[in-house]
Amino acid sequence: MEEGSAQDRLRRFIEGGGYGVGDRLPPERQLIAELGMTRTALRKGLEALEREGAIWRHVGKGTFVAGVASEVAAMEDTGEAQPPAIPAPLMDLGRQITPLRMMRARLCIEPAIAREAAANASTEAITRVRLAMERANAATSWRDYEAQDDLFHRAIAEATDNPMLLAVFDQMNQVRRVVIWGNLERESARPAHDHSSFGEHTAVTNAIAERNPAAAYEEMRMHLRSVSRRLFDEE
Amino acid sequence: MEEGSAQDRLRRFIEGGGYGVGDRLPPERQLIAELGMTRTALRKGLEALEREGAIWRHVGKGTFVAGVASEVAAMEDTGEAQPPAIPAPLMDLGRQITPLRMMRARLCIEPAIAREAAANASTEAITRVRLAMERANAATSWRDYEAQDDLFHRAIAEATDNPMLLAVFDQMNQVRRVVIWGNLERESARPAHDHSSFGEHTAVTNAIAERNPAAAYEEMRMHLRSVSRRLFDEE
DNA sequence: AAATCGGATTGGTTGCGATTGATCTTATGG
DNA sequence: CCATAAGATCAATCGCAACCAATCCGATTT
Repeated sequence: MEEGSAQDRLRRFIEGGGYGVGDRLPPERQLIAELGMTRTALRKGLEALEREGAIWRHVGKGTFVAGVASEVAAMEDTGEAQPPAIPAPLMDLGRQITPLRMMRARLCIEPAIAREAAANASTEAITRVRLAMERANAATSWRDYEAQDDLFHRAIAEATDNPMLLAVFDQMNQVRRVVIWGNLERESARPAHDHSSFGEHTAVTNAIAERNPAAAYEEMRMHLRSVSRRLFDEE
Repeated sequence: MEEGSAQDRLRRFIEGGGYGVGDRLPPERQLIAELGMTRTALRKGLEALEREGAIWRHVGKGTFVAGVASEVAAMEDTGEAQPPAIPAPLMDLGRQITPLRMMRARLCIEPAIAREAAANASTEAITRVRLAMERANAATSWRDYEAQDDLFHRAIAEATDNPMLLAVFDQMNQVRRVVIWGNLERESARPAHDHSSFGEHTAVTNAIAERNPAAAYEEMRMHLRSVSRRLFDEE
């Protein structure tokens, strides 16, 4: 029979088998038959190949031949196995930015926007903010809440009466949608958003309505920190 | 046969299928036949597209490609939320924004960025900030100073180690170049920028180098207020 | 003409079984 | 005693199908 280490035989099998980047290899239980080796030996070889970045494996999906290193990282993040191929300009940003960085950016910008809103909001703008808040609080599904929450924050950006700040907010928001939220969230298991957001939204809205910039800043910061806590630590 | 992830194939189908904003896509059960993919895979792609705001779906209605026009209609019909508008062309923004609003926006954002920079700057980043500061201080002509000052502020945005914040800064900076500066303007041969900026730049840089976020915030705010005062005479 | 009802359509959700990599247990041999 | 082989088991994923809920459309009724 053929000779060489398990790793070598595997490598020959892959390179000589016409497998290209992204292709899926036969499952382990089939490979041990084709290569005539034991499963432990096979897996030892696979582990070696995985360490050097030649392949990529995942439970329930299979074993895939990997491409460049960066590609591999991207795959691991998204759980998807494909090249980027996103046309839009901001999309690239979305792939570069980690959820944590996104959150830091929001914590950096949005409280300042809330303060500016409190300083400059017209009474109509305040009404719109309050309306958006009520819609967010009235949301039934998680998806709906997410969307309404977006609109609430945007209403605040509008209330600054400053198109530049609104544009900044929109840019950030658009990138946020593309950010790969990795493992966090999306389990859709209704965190029952315990209405801690409810109170926070009201606090922010009231601070703006009372034209209290410092309070608006602080309440928005609290709200975002609470969101951040829900996303990251806490389990 | 076609390749790529479900999301990519879907995107190609929409963009290459002559679907315009607001158009309705075929129902899922038909799409899986046309695209030859599983419903699970299809829905996975649809979810991704929805999250980045490319489409919009609703039970009993169907799946629609998103856009500004359909947004309003959808909003009126269902009262539900939809992806907010795509960032407006920067040129138009430049015409809408008054110099005063631009300045307020800078005062709103840049101190926060400076604070974030102080908290996150690597030693290399600090070096680059210091270098940019020295170049700005060494500028001889007003034009040169303006350009170097831009780079100084951008170096700070870079020092945040957050691509999102850098993108926000760039966007704002881009608009700033287009803003009509009306009367208050540059030709005024800026009398040797009295070196008040010199001290301010140094103060900001030092605060960042000392990793003192609060000081960085305050110094940057002072600097911008000083710039503002010079522009508008009086605040 | 307006209101109401029922079926058809459509996105959303759930449960089951199969596949597959990961891990544990047991047996074998040196 | 240790390493390996062999098998069982676990956990993640996927495909499939049925079912649910919102919507739409047309017929029927009033």
